[in-house]
This record gives sequence, C-alpha cells and structure tokens, in this order.
Amino acid sequence: MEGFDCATDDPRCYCPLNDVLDLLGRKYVMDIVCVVAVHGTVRFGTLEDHIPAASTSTLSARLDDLEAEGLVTREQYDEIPPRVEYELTDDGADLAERLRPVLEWVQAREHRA
Amino acid sequence: MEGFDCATDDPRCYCPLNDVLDLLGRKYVMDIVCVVAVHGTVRFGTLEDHIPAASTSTLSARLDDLEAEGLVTREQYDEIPPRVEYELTDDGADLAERLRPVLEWVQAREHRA
DNA sequence: CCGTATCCCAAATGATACTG
DNA sequence: CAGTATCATTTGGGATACGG
Repeated sequence: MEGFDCATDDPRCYCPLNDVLDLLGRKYVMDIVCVVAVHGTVRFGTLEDHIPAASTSTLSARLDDLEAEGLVTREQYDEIPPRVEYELTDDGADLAERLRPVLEWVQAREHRA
Repeated sequence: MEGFDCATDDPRCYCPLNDVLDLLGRKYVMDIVCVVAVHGTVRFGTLEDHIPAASTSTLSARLDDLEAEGLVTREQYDEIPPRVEYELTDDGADLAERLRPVLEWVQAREHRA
C-alpha cells in the first residue's frame, strides 16, 4: 500500500478508528449509502423495501447517524400522507464514489463463488 | 452512481448483504486489512500494537474470519519463541487497493474536522 | 510468542405496537 | 407514510488466565 499516508513503524500508523469508520463498520450502513446513491433521492419505505433484513428502528437509527455525520440530508414534506426524501450530501456522494469499487469487488466476488 | 450494476427498480438492486460485506462491516476489520496491507507481512503482536483498542480474542477471531474468507494467509514458523506471519492473499490485496480511497477519504475528513 | 478458552457485560438489533 | 417507543434478545466484544 505504497502512497498511503502512514509510517509503518508508528504503532498508530494505520487509518485510525474514528466516528465515520465506526459508522461504516455497522450493519447495513454501506448498504444504505449505496441505495441512496443509486436512487439519488429515496423515501424511507423504499429503503425498507431494499433492505428488508434491517428492522424499521435500526434503519431509522442509522439514517439519523448518517444525517448527524453530514452524509445524508433528510427532507420532509408536510403532505398527507407524509413524505420524506433522503439524499446524499456532497460529502456523502464523495464517499459513495469511493465505496463503489469496493462494492463492485464484493459483488464480483460473490458472483465468482 | 451511474455505471453501478444495479437496476434501480429492483427491490434488491443494491449491492446485497453477503459474508464479505458483513465481515467488512465489523469492528476493526478494515483496520486489520489496512495494517496488513501496509506491512506486507505482519506478526500477531504487531497487529495488537497497531490496534490496541481490539482485544486479543477479537483480533484473533477476525483474523480467523479473514483467513476463512481467503483474504489473508497465516504462516506459522515452529521456532522458539513461536512466530506467525499474516499476509494478504491476492484477493485480499485487491480488496485493500479498493479500500484505500475510502480510508484516505476518512482520514482527510477527520483532518478537516 | 501466539494464541484459545471462559466468563461477563454492553451494545446493537429485532419485533411489535402505536402516533402525528 | 414515516417513523418513535418499548421491550426482549442476541451477539459481539472485553478481560483474563492459561496452554502449546
């Protein structure tokens, strides 16, 4: 991994644990980012349809986390029935773009297996 | 996310949950991959030094998982004292390469904050 | 040195019901 | 529709001690 900003002799040379990485390292989070990225803008119910393994409460909690981290925005429309749209921020889109090669690799690998 | 192999109307269009993604989405796993990638080959104790937040048992368990997924190899030398070297497989190195932009983004972002 | 075995605890998720 | 609240449960992870 040449070029990676990391002096190999420093015990803390690796990309250290932090909030975003912790968040990414939680169930469904990469999936959520991916689904939002693919849709551009997406409603809560749609997310549930796409990630049926995640419970309502978990999905909701992770979306809150993502919003708090500034990776997604939540737009609420006061209609009846209510409608809420989630969308990636510029920052979130940047992350999604970097995540894509990883997800493609995961997909390709599963296909091989 | 144009170009991502995913039809947006399919409820399962996103990169689906699978074993590798689950593994990546666990505490310290991306860190472990990164540390091994940076070192090329690394001993257990060194990994512990680099990721002090992870307990011995957790580190050991994740390394087993990574080996089972074919992402790292474990080479044991019957010396006294014993020595074990972990190394990325070709597959693991491929993943690490794709992970790098993500980790750089995480690092850069933390630096901004 | 490199782990595994145990036990324990906290955190994280699931299920469900209910509300604006 | 889009959640929140609550409760139960699992699972993951920490600490420690011991074995090869």
